Amino acid sequence: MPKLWNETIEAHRRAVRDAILNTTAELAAEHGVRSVTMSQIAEQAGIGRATLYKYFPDVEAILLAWHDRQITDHLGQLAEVRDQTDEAGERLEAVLRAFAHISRRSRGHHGTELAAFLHRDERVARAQQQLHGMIRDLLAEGARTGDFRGDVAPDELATYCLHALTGAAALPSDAAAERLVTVIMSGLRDAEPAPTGRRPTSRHESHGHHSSGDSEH
Amino acid sequence: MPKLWNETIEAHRRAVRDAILNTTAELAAEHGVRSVTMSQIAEQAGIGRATLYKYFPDVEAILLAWHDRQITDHLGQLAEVRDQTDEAGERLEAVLRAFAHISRRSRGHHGTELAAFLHRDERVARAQQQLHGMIRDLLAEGARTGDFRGDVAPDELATYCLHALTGAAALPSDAAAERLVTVIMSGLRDAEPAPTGRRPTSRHESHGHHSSGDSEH
DNA sequence: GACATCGCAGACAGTGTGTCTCGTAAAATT
DNA sequence: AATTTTACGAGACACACTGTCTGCGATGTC
Repeated sequence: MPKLWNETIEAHRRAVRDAILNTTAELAAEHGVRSVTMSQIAEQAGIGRATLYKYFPDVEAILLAWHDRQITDHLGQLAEVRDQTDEAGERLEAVLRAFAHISRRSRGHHGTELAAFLHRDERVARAQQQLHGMIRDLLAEGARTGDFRGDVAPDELATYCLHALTGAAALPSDAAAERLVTVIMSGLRDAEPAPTGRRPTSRHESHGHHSSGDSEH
Repeated sequence: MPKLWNETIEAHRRAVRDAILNTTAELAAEHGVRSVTMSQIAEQAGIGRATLYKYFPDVEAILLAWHDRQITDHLGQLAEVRDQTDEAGERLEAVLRAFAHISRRSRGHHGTELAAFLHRDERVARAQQQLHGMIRDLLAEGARTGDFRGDVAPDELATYCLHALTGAAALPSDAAAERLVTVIMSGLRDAEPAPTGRRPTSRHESHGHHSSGDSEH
């Protein structure tokens, strides 16, 4: 409920905007994304329908804006966690752990699921790529120092991490999320027991880094 | 376009039903799940709008039916792959690899994403649990023989596998998908280099199996 | 050939959409 | 304190989609 006439005008608009986003997310989580209507949102948020159209052109835009807000918040939290240590391995593990718990907390609010639903939008794709980039850079640094495997490109490993971490939403406890991070980290380390070896003998067809554009289809 | 009056009547109904599912999936992938309407589907499928209502009550039901068909097909393929070997480790790897390629092929059709969007429906949840069960059983057997880690419950490891594998849809090539399976398998094996050890000394707080319901929040 | 089904087209009320106007109340400006 | 700017809510409007029903023709089954 946006209190009528907040102190300053800009603060008021921001409060209304946030209220719209929150109520929309609630309605989407409750009755399904497809059934959310502008009329519902306006009524539930306690504002006029015409007023709602002065904030957002349609439901899709509101869902996008909600997602943007989520991603921005999460990125900030993760960056903060990352900058609390220096070593690449520790940094990555801390970030993965934080993301696992974020995934867990935002379950039920259709956190990642809504993102998947909106995935055809390029803005959402770019938002996810920011996360991807953060993880990838940590992985690349860890690969140079030998902490992580070098037979798979950091790009692909980052994809692996992010998708595997979304599974945290389905886990029953925080302790299970911790175990998930452990398992994921196991996949990231060198398969060969060569703690100091820079380039372990790859066991398969792969050699060096693969970034993209090999045998397709 | 379902040819008017197929040979037998039941075959015709099935053909029409499939055509409806296909065109709905196309429309959803093209213009977004929210914008798909019964009118569009009927027109695109080349059938009357009233006729469409004799097959499905609303768009949601069509999307659910489409998802059911996908899951059924995939489960069949995976079971077939699984039954071509005997040893647990090989079985799991074969299944994971097959699922990775399925994920890759069904990208762009909003394969997994649509499933996530529909996730609040219990039928979808149960469908995913069938997959989950198949993986979990293979993991449990592999854990008994010492092929896989025993410090994390097969249930949680199965969650890890399934979510990590959905990342295959974002990978650029089949070869990358193969590498992804390799990485995932690394996470599944024992962390300690104890190839014959049945119960390796777990390095953390965990001991034995965790299935669910430990320290929450 | 008689009957049951299926399909399409059209009509119908109900509801959400997107846009507009108008009157009002609060904020910012002077 | 008076004035202007800004935002709000209510109502009206044409348009589109929905869900249901009717009538008529075509096809498969008995």
